[in-house]
Amino acid sequence: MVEKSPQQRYGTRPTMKDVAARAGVGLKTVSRVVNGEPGVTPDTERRVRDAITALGFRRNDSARILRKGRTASIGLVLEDLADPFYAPLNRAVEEVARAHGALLINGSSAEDAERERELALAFCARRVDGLIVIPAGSDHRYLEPEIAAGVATVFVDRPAGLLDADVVLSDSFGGAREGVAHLVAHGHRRIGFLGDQPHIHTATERLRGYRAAMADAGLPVDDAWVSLGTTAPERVRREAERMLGGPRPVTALFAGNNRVTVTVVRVLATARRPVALVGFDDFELADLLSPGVTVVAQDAARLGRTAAERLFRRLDGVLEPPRRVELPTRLVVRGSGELPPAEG
Amino acid sequence: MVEKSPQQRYGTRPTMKDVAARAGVGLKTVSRVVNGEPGVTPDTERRVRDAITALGFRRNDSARILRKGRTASIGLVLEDLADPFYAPLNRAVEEVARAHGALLINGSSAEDAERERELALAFCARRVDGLIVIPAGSDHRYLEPEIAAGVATVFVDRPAGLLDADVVLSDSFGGAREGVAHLVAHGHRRIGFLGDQPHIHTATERLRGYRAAMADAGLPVDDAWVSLGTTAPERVRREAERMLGGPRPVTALFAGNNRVTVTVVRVLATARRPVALVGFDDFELADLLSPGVTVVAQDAARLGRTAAERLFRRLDGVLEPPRRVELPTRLVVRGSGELPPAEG
DNA sequence: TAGAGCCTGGACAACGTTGTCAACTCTGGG
DNA sequence: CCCAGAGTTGACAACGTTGTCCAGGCTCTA
Repeated sequence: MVEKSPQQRYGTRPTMKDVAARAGVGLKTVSRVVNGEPGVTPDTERRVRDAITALGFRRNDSARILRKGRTASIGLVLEDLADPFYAPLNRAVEEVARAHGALLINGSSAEDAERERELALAFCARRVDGLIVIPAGSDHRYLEPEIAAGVATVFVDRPAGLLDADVVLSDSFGGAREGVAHLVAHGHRRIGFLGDQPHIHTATERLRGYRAAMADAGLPVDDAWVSLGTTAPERVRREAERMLGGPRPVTALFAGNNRVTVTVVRVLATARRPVALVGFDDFELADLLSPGVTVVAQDAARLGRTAAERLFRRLDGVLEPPRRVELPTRLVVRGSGELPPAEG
Repeated sequence: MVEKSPQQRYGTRPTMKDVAARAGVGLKTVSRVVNGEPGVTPDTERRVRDAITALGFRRNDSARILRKGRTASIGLVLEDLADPFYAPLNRAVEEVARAHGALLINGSSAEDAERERELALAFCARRVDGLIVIPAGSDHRYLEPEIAAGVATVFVDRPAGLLDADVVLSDSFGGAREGVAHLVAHGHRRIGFLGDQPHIHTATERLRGYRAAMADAGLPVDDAWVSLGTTAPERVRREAERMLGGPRPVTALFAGNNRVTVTVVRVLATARRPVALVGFDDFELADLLSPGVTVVAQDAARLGRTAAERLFRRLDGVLEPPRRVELPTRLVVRGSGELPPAEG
């Protein structure tokens, strides 16, 4: 079906001009057919369509975008495309975008502020209509010119730094507080907290929730029971083993996110005595482990959907001050949080 | 830092022309500064940079792409952004693209041929330099004009339909054969096969591997032991329960992919007697279940990396006939496949 | 001091599309 | 038979960038 005339070099695409020439019509008529605009006789349309098929023409969206100004695409900067927590968020954003006829461009910041910036600005150079960002950095003023220029921007999972913008997050503080309270309710007094790096908003919020729950119960918190840092398995393992050893070992652990929880589960699988565990974030198969892992679940897909919907409402021209939306978490009780503290 | 002159309406971006006017230089000089081209005195450069900052200018990549022809971006069509099997593949492709200075655009086909087509063609309209596709449909001739026009195209995980193109896959046949042989070696004679839909290449390949292993051992295969269809939990559960019941129940199951395996694990968790299981695809925490789930592991990240590298080699101008790369699988023994057949 | 050669800067066209607007054809009524 | 009006069609400019090419000013040498 696709002809290759000698003069049409490999790698050179036919344009509307070529189609017009072949169909014996004007350039604008081709444009009309391609865009389904009215005012073309069926006969002409057929001739144009034949030429399009014969030449293998496809409209060049770059030119179209340049002319029209809108790209019908949005950008999503997240931490890691492969993280099972962000994957559903990503997919949810994609679905909302699709429903609005927009394409999604995304990228992983790898928890690196500079890389987040590069990605976000690259998306802006592509003239995305809107931007959804899961912040890695703590200063987002670099986006000010973009926002001023009309790029709708919504932050998810963590608030923007030094910038007043829409944000959608989970109730990290409340969720952690509830999770830790659950451990307290089952008799635990020495509870460890293993969280993500301290510059990450959710990490400190969850730590705050932990401290609040301990304070609520009138329990002291030993510095040795708290550890923030990377979620690298080696570090988490080392810290967990430290908290579980020594003269005053913890009898329960609260894990600050899904990555940490998984590593802690592995550590506990080889522990001498049962240790209670509650983790932030739900994960697949948590119910099939023995005991099932009690978690503070947040709905990642809903986070993504909410953020994307907010973005498109902005794109539809809704003008209102930036809003902070906080979604509730849900304690899912499965057994690991109900273990009583071993005598120590 | 960003000035808003009255005539600069909200939503209107400054262009190089504006920057040039403000800096009191020519248009091309701005272009030179923005692109780091030589031939600009330090003083002029500084004036231009000041103007850029003051106006909040950002180059419009659509115009740039239109002019240059290359977009420095590639498209990835996969089945589901949120599928834990494809997520690492996605990430691996992203990393390779990043290393080559390219942006990644991706989308979920949701296992729908029409949607796959829409996405792939939308990417082509955006003039991606290359395309990586995990096929959902079985006829990819619609890509012929694009390939002829120079869009490098590599298929992953499943071969293209009716099109001669590069493809990178796992050894589904060999992997399944090895997995089923493992069950046979542990004394199983009645082994069930639960796989994905029959129009999916990997599903039938794995079934073929199952039949080969059974034939190798001289074992008959009862039609009732084989079930292909959607990976929806309800269907898998129903079929698994059917195979486990009746007068001649299976004593072991081979699960055709990660989604199926997970559902089967849930079914077996409530089974009256132990049933052996081997699954295709590794998954997180498989080792922590009891018993640990023996799997035929494939390296999704390596699939993605290999495909992306092949793509960029094509983009670098390597001309050679399309190649089929088959990556080996690895049997990971964890216990669930070693259960002996219960007396029945 | 004049000429050659280099360095810097800018005018202009082109990329492929769409919006504007004017011109053309055809129909039907007066 | 002519004209109004509706329905088609196409010429042209513009979107913002980059490649080409030329002009002007400078330095260096003879």
